[in-house]
Amino acid sequence: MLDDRKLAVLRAIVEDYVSTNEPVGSKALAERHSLGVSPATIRNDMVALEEDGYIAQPHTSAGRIPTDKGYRLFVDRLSTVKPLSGAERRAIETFLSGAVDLDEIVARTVRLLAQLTRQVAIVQYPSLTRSYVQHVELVPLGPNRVMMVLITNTGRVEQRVIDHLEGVAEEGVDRLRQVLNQATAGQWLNDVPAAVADLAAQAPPEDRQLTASVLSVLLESLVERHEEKVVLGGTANLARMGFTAGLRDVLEALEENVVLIRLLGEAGDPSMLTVSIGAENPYEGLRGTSIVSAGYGMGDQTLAKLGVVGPTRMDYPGTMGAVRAVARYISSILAGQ
Amino acid sequence: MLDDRKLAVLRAIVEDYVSTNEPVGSKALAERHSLGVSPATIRNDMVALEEDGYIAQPHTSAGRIPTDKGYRLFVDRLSTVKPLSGAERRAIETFLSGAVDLDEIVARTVRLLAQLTRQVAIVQYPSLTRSYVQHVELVPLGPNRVMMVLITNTGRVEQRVIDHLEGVAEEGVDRLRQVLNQATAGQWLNDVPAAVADLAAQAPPEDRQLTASVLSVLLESLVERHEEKVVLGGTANLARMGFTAGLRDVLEALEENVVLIRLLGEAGDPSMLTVSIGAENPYEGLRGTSIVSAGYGMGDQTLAKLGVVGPTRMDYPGTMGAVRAVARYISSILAGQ
DNA sequence: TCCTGGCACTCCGTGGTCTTAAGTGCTAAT
DNA sequence: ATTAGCACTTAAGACCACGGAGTGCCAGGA
Repeated sequence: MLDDRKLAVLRAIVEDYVSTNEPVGSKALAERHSLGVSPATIRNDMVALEEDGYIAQPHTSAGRIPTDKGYRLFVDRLSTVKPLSGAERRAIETFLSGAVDLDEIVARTVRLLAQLTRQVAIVQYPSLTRSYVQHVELVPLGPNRVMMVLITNTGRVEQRVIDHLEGVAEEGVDRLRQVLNQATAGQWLNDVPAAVADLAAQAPPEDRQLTASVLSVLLESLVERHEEKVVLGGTANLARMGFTAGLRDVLEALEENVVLIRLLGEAGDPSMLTVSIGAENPYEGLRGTSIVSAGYGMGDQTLAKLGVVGPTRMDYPGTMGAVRAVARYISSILAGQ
Repeated sequence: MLDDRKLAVLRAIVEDYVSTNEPVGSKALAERHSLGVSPATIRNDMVALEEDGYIAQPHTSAGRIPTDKGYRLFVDRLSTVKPLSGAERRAIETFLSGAVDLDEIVARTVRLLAQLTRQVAIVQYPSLTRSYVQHVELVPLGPNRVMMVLITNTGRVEQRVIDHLEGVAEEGVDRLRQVLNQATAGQWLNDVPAAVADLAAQAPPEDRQLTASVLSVLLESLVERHEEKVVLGGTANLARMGFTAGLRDVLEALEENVVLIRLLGEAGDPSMLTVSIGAENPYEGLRGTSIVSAGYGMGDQTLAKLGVVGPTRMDYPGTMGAVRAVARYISSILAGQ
């Protein structure tokens, strides 16, 4: 049904349409690509492709443009991820070297991705649930306030203030800190609740109130922050890519962290690329956009995802190459430090 | 030169243009506002206003629109800040109550401002330099790594990892922690460098390397983070307000933190409003925008600024009211907790 | 059986002309 | 100092004609 030449035609249509942003006709196609056949033949193939829903024409007597289904086929079978150029590789290194903490790594990554792909970049913070406790610190802030700082092996820090305590004793805090670290250090965050379950009961009476308060805040910070943090960059690029209509909706969707996280999708293997095209993604406002995302992490463990969102009419091979390269590089940095 | 009626005409022009987004002509003006004179008279006043540069016409035979200078006069002399409605006040309270830490306060504030003004909101994190040290914590992360956490009275937390140390001893860290807190607790961040100047020299030989490393990182974190953190929200609103052209430039400018901070301007008294109109602000891409900003802080001390950016053609009284109200409310929250 | 050249048809975009509506500036009268 | 009246300007919309790009289809050729 779809012989090789039809596929070649589809590929050519996608490539031309992506670069010119105009419906592509049979004649132009025959000229620009060496398909070895006449425009008339191409036209015949086109009607076949159109019947199968891979391409469409905006109106009679216009050229064809790929449909979501067409892009899907292109991505799955007709294209290969384009490796980055040397200059681009160097750009990644210079851009990301010298980042001191996790915040800065994430911030730079988002800029880098946006610049590399000239699209909107999204980077998710490494997930809490996939990491383990490095250290829990308690800091007395005053007679009835204590600050809890949770540090994970991925370098992430969560802080909370516990308020309305009565009579916080320096020694009580010291005791609790020790007990807490003994119980949780090295534990996966998932396992922390179980690990601290009976600490409150075991605590000496004078520490009981403090212990209970701190534990409840600790547990809360584990659950609540499951709504994870995401950073966005390169929105200015939206304006470039003929996004005049519906831009409002896109911007709106991009402001919702929940949406962004769902867009990045379920975590797969690190550096495995996911592409979601047009209406495949679940949000109204993003009907005209595609998302290319990849996981990153430490070693073979996926901690979070990153990606870009651009128009369905995007340079998939190039974008996929950039996303994959950045994900890999970040993973190597995280593993290294 | 500018009698009362001419001012009234200017005010009417600004108000009409802001609400309709179309050049306003003499006839419409005479109908919609009860100025008590005929269109012809208004026309005469208009040429006077135009000669003085307060209004302009896009082309012959079009209505007039205010110039930057016209808006400036309007803001300075012809308008009063509009207090919020009861519903809006309630919205502020419900929106901001229940924020647990500084991050959340800032995040919610930015959303609130964007929603209230239907424009782009900017909120700056409370400045480091205006606060004092609450506590410095050191956490050994491994044989040659230590994490430093700096906590300020405004609830802000800065963390840094110090790497490539050799042979970190638990007791050394304990000693340094104690010394450090003794020297810095309660100090203004500005004064910290002086306060720790000779700690390294005084340290026992075995702690010297550690002390020096930690101090250098501490000082660095004070200086470097002077490029302060800013949060942005409501960019989707850009699309609504006829910003089709130049939107690219605006988005680009808004992505640069440095730009945002400079836009917010120098800190004045808390809750003092600053308005920067059109070409008054220093950035090319923001020629068509105005910025309304105010300081906020604890008591009468300004810790940071917040504001909104919208088209020069904006509802100044309403926007100013919202910005002022939010700034005050945040200040009261910060002072209270 | 598959490819190709030719041809009639469709539709969009462009540019021209015309008309209308809104608004101005000027002048003369109040 | 204000107003009414009038001639003038301009943008925006409607309409039309036309050229170009592209299509679908058919008949002839490898």
